[in-house]
Amino acid sequence: MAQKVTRLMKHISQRDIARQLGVNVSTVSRALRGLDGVSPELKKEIERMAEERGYRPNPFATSLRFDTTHTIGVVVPDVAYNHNAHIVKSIEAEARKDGYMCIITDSNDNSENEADCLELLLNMHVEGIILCLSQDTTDFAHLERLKRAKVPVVLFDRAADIGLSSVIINDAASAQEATNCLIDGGAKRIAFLGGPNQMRQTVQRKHGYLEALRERGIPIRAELVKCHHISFNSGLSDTLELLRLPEPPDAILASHGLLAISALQAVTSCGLRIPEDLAIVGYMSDWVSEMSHPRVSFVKQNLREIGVKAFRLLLDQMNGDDSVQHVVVKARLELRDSTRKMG
Amino acid sequence: MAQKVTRLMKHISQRDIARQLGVNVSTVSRALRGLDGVSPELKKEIERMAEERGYRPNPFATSLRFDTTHTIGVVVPDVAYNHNAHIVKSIEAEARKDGYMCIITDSNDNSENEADCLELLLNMHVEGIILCLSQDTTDFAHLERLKRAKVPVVLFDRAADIGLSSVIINDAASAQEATNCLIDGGAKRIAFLGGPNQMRQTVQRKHGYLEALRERGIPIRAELVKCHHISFNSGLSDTLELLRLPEPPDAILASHGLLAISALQAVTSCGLRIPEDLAIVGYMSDWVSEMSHPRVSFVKQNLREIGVKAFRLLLDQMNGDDSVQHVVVKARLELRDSTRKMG
DNA sequence: TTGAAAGCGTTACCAT
DNA sequence: ATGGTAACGCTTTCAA
Repeated sequence: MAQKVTRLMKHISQRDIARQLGVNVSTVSRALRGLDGVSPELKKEIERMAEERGYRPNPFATSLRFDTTHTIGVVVPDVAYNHNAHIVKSIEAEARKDGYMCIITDSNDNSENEADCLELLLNMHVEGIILCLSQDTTDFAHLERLKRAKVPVVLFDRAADIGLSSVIINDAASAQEATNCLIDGGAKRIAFLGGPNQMRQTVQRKHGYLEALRERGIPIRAELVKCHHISFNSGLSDTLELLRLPEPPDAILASHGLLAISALQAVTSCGLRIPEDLAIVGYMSDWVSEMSHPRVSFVKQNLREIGVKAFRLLLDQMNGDDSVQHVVVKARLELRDSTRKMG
Repeated sequence: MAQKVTRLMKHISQRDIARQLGVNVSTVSRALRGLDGVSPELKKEIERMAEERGYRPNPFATSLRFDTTHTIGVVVPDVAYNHNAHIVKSIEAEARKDGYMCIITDSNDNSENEADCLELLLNMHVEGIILCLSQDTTDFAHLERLKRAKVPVVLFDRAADIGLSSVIINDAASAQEATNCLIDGGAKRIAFLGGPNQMRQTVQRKHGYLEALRERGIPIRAELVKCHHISFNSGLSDTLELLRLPEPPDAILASHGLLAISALQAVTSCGLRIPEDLAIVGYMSDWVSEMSHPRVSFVKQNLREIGVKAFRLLLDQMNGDDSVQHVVVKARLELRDSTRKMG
């Protein structure tokens, strides 16, 4: 069998050019980088030949030489989830401006995979890592290791108190604002859908929710708080359970897009009118809210800015800044059709 | 100013281990790869030290040695678009199984950026490239260059007749099936929303649409065919124009998810009932259809399979197979609530 | 202006 | 069983 007969066109090197022109590699190297010490004519000739033979500097040789890779790693729970896709896109664009390539990896929102992704990225000798924790991460050993190895790391969206820089939104305040809005709309029994309780993000958002209830003198009902796995099915069953309560909620705050969408569907399937019978506010992206019916009032996050800030923070660290910084990108409530007006 | 004072922990090399143990590098190399020619005790010691000091083989050294990078490049019009995000995710998962990393780049659906992306990837010495053409690509010079340089390439979704392997869906047949469904529902004036006419994908889908009309003896009306830029706004204005016609359409086939969503919105905003006054079928992903209201009947594409097949095809080429192959992943109509029933 | 050589981390080959 | 060394592509330093 013909195996690897048709070898791909071999990459051409400076040495090849040098040989063919009967000069030294170092001369070629200088010429190609526009350093002086090369006669104009020779320079022209070298450049012409490089162009002609399609010479491209081998980035691996330079990486080896300088122990630098111009590469960063990104770990997200699910690249196909709209929210993450936008952040990844913005990280990439920002990184490109500074000559960095991104290796995107997907943890499938699972802690073990997350550790694998990090392993992979370290093996690639990436210069830094931007990561969004998976929802079931409770053991941070893999991140502690990064910290010890002084690998620059920036967390986004889902942070944790482990001394790593982060970019998050104002979780508590935005949840409080959202809850207040529901109260203003006349809601008396507001349910909260969240992720696992180990997630700081969930805790923060729930905190904002509880604060609003407390301030406005609305009794807190444990049975209205559902913090489980973040998934469509989980949101669906949690919401159905809520609706089956003797005293069902008249509003829902969903702290994740998936939960908001599944709640919307569950409520609709029960024949309840939104927002008349039940109001909803969710954390989701503009686009998804726009698509939903009725359009869900949502906490609007500046995804582009989250990505940009995360990369900037990482870049600082890669340049030797070892301070731990926490950036908060303010998110604000956007009213659509799933909430009742004041009064 | 303290600049790069805190250097990142230097990567440790085989040589470091060798020095510290007073042995030769080649011995360390053998030990670490489990080759024989190393005494069990020494091997243990070397492994222990490697573990302890966090040794990781430098992939750039091996790349340099073997002129291989274990890296492929992917170019998509928009990573944040649900459809693409899923394909990218599946390419990545498949590539990972074979030890390949992916460099994802985003052309912003623009031909010039597309060329830049390719340039970038070639500079990285990727071993192969999977690409979805941007909608305005009419000049294929950048792809011809790849072909000449014998860089393995696989196109997906949007292909072109330029002798490159591809993975696409059965565009014409699926459009014909969709159109037939609309006709079965009683539609007499079916509009077609497509991308630019240079796109083979648009041409194919339009062909299927026209074939259905012809076969069923429905007159073809030029004013009902709108093939412009693919974007939300363009879909919106095209649809509004259609609705303002003296004889507006009673059905729309949208050949792209964005166009389908914008059409849905335009139609709804005009107070028309779907599907009673106007039926819609669109090319979109399950998830988006599920979210839409009413849920849009759609052409269901197996995104995972598209990604997997694309990578498999690329792998073949990277292994020396230089045959040009065209894979068709069958898509089928899924009925939801935006179409009328038979009769 | 140009050339020669060392070095980055790894592996393969030959020698001991 | 172990050591020595050349080679991969590139840059840098020193010498001519």
